[in-house]
Amino acid sequence: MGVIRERQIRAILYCLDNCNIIAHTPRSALTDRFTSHSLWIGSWVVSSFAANDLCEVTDEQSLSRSTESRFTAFITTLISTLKICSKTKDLQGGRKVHEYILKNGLLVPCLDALVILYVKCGALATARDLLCVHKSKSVSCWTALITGYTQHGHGREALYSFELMQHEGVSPDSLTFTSILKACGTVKAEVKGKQIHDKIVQQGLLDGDVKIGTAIVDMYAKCGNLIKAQHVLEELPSRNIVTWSALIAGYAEQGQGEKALSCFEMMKHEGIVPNAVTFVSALKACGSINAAEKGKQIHDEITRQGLLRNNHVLATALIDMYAKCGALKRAKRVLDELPSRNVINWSALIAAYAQQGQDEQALSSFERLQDEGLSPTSVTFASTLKSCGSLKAAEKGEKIHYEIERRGLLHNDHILGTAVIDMYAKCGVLSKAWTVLEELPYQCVSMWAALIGGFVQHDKGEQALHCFKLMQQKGISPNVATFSCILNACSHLGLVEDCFRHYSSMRCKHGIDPDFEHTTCMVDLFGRAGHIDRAVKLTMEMSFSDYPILWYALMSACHKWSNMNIGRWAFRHSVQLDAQDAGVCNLMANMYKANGVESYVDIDSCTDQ
DNA sequence: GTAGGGTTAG
Repeated sequence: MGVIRERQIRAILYCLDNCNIIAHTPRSALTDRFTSHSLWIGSWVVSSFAANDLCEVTDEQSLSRSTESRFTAFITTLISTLKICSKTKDLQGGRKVHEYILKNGLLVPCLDALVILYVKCGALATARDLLCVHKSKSVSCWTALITGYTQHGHGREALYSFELMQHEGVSPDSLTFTSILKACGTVKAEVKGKQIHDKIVQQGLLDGDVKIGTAIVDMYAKCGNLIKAQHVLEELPSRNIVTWSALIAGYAEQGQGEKALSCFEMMKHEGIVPNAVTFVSALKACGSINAAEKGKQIHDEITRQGLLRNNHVLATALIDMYAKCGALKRAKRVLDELPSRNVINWSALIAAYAQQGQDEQALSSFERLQDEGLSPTSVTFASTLKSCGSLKAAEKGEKIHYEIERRGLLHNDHILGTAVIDMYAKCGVLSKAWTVLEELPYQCVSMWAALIGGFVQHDKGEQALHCFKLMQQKGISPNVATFSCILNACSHLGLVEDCFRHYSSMRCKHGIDPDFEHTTCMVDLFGRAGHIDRAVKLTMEMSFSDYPILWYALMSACHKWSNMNIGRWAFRHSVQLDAQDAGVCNLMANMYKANGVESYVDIDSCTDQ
């Protein structure tokens, strides 16, 4: 600690007695009077010393034994002050204490507490600079930094800090590994995760540490490698409900509902009783595979355990499960019966109404949540706008748009921006849709897709094509959705060659494989234009032969152009897919009739040919 | 300083 001036020591001791009173008072007693008590302590310490620095100090003395021990106690108090600042996320107060620490050369003993303070307050760059400049060897501080980066959604920074830490000669321990695995999961860095997994195994850290094993399972699950995740889980020396939940959540997230539910059963078979977290993932699995009955069973289990009383996450998962299974009345009932509702519960229901075309219900729910004193979020707005678009309720949509603007929500939210543009576009207020797009500080391909789609929907194909050009001039590459719109636009305008040019450019220029919808659009246009041979060629090339609509498009063309041979051929393919399809049979019958063919070939004889 | 969970646009 070195030699400290006696006057300063005396001041420190004076502070110490006072600070201790505050620092050791139970938090509950502090909250009312000192909402910002850490700041108060910080500024008090600083001002006391500022006053003291004005005093002229003439003599310097070595510290006596008792003074030294009291000094140590003071450092402890400073650290306590920093801890209070950390807990209350009082960055301003913490900075003042930091200033004081620097001014008095007390950094070394306080370094760890300072780093933690900056991590907790989200000032991660400052924390990292402190660690680097002072070449900290504290593995716990480095781990705290890595955790901080991960929690704030900066997985890459977490990985970088992990490298920096090792560069400083600090070896990671179990806690660091657990933390960095989480970072790998968030950025899907499976290769890095695998390296860490190997190191953990080499160091024998898996034995007796369920948390680190769970973190490995979760890492693979979040990276989408469920086979590996399940394999690791099966080989772990010990596992618990959290390990299983990580795996089930992974399967549910990937839309592998069956697998998720079979793991859910395997877990129960091991004698582990599911908890709220497991139920959330199991419900998500049910929603993804339309398993309403299984979902209902889980719902009953949840009710038996009384878990819905105080768990909004679980309630949302339940509402969403019923919604995804199309059981909107049940979803609504779950929401209505909750002891308390939050905005996410409501948003899940509104999203379901909007997606399933129950737009009036979506709008009335939007009103109801506000009547309950809740405030819509970007997610709520996005779904509500979708319903406004479907109802062509431009006035209502505009009101919501203004509210979004008022709250400044459009600046960094692509999804919400797209929803606003799409609402105006669907309502036919295309100039407004375009203005919104132009005024946004960033533009993305889905916003353009919404605008272009609007032009197509309102029979303004020329303008759609113009937008398509403009978008690419701005350096934005079209995607699958954009091409659907553009091909449709060309189709409506009867621009056969343009349409085929765009269709061909998908693969060769943009690396996008045309899907069945694009191909159907092209086949339909070729067919209507009388290019039956090109339509057939495309149908054969694209191996979409199991899509009835494609054959229907081809048959319609044959009907129009009285091409009985190809028509019969298409009909055979079509009935092989669905022998009961009345539309196809009628079309074929009409074709025969129109061409004066007396003997209508029935389905059975067709399939036999 | 350490492990698992919710709603959105095109």
